[in-house]
Amino acid sequence: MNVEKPRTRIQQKNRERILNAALDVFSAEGFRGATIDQIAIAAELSKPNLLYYFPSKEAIYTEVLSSLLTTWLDPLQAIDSQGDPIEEILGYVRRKLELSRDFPRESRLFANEILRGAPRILDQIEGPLRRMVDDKVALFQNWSRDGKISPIDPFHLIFSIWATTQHYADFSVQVRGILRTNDDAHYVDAEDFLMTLYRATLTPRGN
Amino acid sequence: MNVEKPRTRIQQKNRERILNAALDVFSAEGFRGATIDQIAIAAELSKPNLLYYFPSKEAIYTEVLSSLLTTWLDPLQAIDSQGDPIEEILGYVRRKLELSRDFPRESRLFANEILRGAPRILDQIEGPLRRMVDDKVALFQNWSRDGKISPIDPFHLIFSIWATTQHYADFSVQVRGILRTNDDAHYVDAEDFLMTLYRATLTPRGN
DNA sequence: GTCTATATTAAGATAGAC
DNA sequence: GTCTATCTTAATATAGAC
Repeated sequence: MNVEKPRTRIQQKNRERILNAALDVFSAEGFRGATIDQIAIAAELSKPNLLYYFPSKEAIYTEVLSSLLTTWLDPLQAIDSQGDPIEEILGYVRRKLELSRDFPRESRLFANEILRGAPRILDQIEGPLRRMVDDKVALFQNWSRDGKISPIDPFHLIFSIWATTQHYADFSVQVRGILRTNDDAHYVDAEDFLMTLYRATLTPRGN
Repeated sequence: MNVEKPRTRIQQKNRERILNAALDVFSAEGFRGATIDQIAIAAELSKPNLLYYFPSKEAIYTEVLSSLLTTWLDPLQAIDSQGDPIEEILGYVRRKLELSRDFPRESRLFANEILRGAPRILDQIEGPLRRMVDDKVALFQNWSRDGKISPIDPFHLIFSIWATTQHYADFSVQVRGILRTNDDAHYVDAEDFLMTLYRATLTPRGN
């Protein structure tokens, strides 16, 4: 898999322009809201020229979406069963928050797809994603059993990490509206808060 | 405000049917994805008949959206400055989670609107919502200062509560796919988890 | 108030010249 | 590979009879 067909330099460049433009438009408007016209304008190509590279709007969308999925799952995979439990989980939170800050378009595209019922990626969710979550859940349960982290529900821990980190990208308009900000400075406070939140929860009490 | 125009019983009934059908369709498809046809079918009315009650698709959407906003903000307002700080905040989390379970369509409609940049409710966010958040932030800061809750960032605390609770409605497909469930039984575990999470974080240490 | 029929526009996609 | 022109469909909205 992932075998790239040989392409001329101009083909490569145009495909990249299109996919980048498509990410802009799809993440801002959703699949139905986006138009080929908008994408073509953003990619600085004519509409028929764009359709020379991709057979349909759907094809562009699927390509953007699938190219995004691996990046999206990588951080979870990176949790190391040999590392310090609390630092591993906090590191995961930190990486997810960085993704939220540096790739907000990807986050919103993904959010939009899930919100619509995940018609194109339900297989990925019930396949690879679920397997990886199950794997980490088992790890967290071992850590709990050994008293390395407190005994919390590992599924809901993961859901809460996804929710709290992606919130800053997906609900960006609301966050910025309330904080009266246009830049990314608040991500520093967000990180501090989330580190405190999860450290307080994961650190075993008593003993 | 909220002055209802006098209407016949049949008008009342049909308006309600339309608004309920519209909530179904808009929350599942988004504004652009939804069609008047779908709404008309769901409301069991003909398309022209539906347009006899509302002048346009946009008008239906705005009505649904604005009727939702008050309900959405009420729980925050309900936090009582005279109550026990930790129990007040945990109660807020619980009420938000109940909203997520009992009104997932409303949550998804709201999420969709924010995701699109909140074109129709930015005023509400930067007006009433921001004022109420500022108010509760001040309250949380007082509670922190008096040692009633630990010294965390109150803005990010509120964001995290919104994120973790609404996640179960907005990302429902993903949550259910991973938990292999079709019902709402997991909300019990979610509540347990969130109570533990926020109690651990809010309870002042040391002293 | 409700219907059938239809006008109008927007958007996805294709034909065919260059 | 890129363009202009155009086909086709779907969707919003309206006209006008009943």
